[in-house]
Amino acid sequence: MKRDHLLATAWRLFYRDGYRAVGIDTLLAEANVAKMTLYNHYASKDELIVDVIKRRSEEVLTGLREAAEAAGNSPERRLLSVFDWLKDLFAGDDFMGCAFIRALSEFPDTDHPVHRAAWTHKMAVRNMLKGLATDAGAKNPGALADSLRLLIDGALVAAHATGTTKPATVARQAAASLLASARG
Amino acid sequence: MKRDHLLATAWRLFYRDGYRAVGIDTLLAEANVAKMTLYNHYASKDELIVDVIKRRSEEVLTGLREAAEAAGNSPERRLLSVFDWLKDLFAGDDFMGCAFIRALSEFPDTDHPVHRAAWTHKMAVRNMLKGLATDAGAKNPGALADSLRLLIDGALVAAHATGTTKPATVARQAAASLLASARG
DNA sequence: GGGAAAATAGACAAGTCTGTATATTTTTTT
DNA sequence: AAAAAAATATACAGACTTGTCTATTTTCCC
Repeated sequence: MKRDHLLATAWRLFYRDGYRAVGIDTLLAEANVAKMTLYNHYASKDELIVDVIKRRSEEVLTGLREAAEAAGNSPERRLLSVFDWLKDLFAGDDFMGCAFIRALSEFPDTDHPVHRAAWTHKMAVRNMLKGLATDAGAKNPGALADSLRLLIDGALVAAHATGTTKPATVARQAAASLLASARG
Repeated sequence: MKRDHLLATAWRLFYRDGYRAVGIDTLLAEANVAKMTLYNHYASKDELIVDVIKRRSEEVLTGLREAAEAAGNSPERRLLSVFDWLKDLFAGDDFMGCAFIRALSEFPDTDHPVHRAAWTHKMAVRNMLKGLATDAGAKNPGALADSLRLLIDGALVAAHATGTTKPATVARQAAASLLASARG
């Protein structure tokens, strides 16, 4: 109960200001939670961050699945629905970039648990893309998925810095072009 | 003199451990420079970071220009030389991701001077790409440049997390495919 | 060599950071 | 209603943070 509330507040502050920038005292005050409650659930701040990232990953993957669902039966449209989902994400006025890329950046050591958790999410997205690419008839679904992930991550960075949704449109068109080429 | 040495050390530590993670005391001790020397040149740590980023931007742009130069006269090969340069960057054993993307992430507020400086660099790269895309006969060079930048930034993120050069190869092939489509 | 500029050492302020310890109160479960 | 579990308040440790101040020394240029 308290834990969920703490996680929700942690997500909000970490995403707005940065994982390192937000101290636990600030976080606990904002969440109205005692310090020992935090350290009863997590051994360290890093563990809390990892949990925040895992939960956000679930949200994102669910959102992507729903977007594909809503796109209907056309495999091509299902694949491109990822970029429509991105556009909606970018349009949110609280959008501050990709929480996972920011985690990779704030914890640049690739052995760090936070870095690994963030990359685990990116791998999960790639696997989903590979499935969609397979359904869409790509000759080499893995290769297409890899390419599409580059477009997505690039768009996330550009949308953060510019505050516009345009990178989603750019990425969508590039993705459509790559898909056409990948089907021969 | 001292300033250049300070900047070199700052770059090394910031890039290895993160802009926020490295305190100025650590930095000054490593560079063997007195604190007042730092604050005589810069009003704040943020200003130092901005200068580090500007200098790194010069290095990168010069490197990209040289790579295009070395690629010869074929406009297509000149455009794709960007991805060969990327592959060499990824192959370096001190590669820790993109210093600019990491700056955008560590300073997520888009109004922050460090964030702006990092994005200024990304815009400069885009302009260079647009020139190369024009030479390569793209119908809409600006649009192709936008797409290529997504591939590049995505590759930078993936190469950081995986520690491999593969994202450069993936991006290069996708770029070649997009270029072919963009020439009709 | 003399004068200006740059760099130095070292203490200091005032705040922040994560994590621990203790003792008490609230909530839940049986 | 009693026992168990969860959450609380508060203080504390010890280290780290950026930036300022003063006085001294070194370096550079003419």
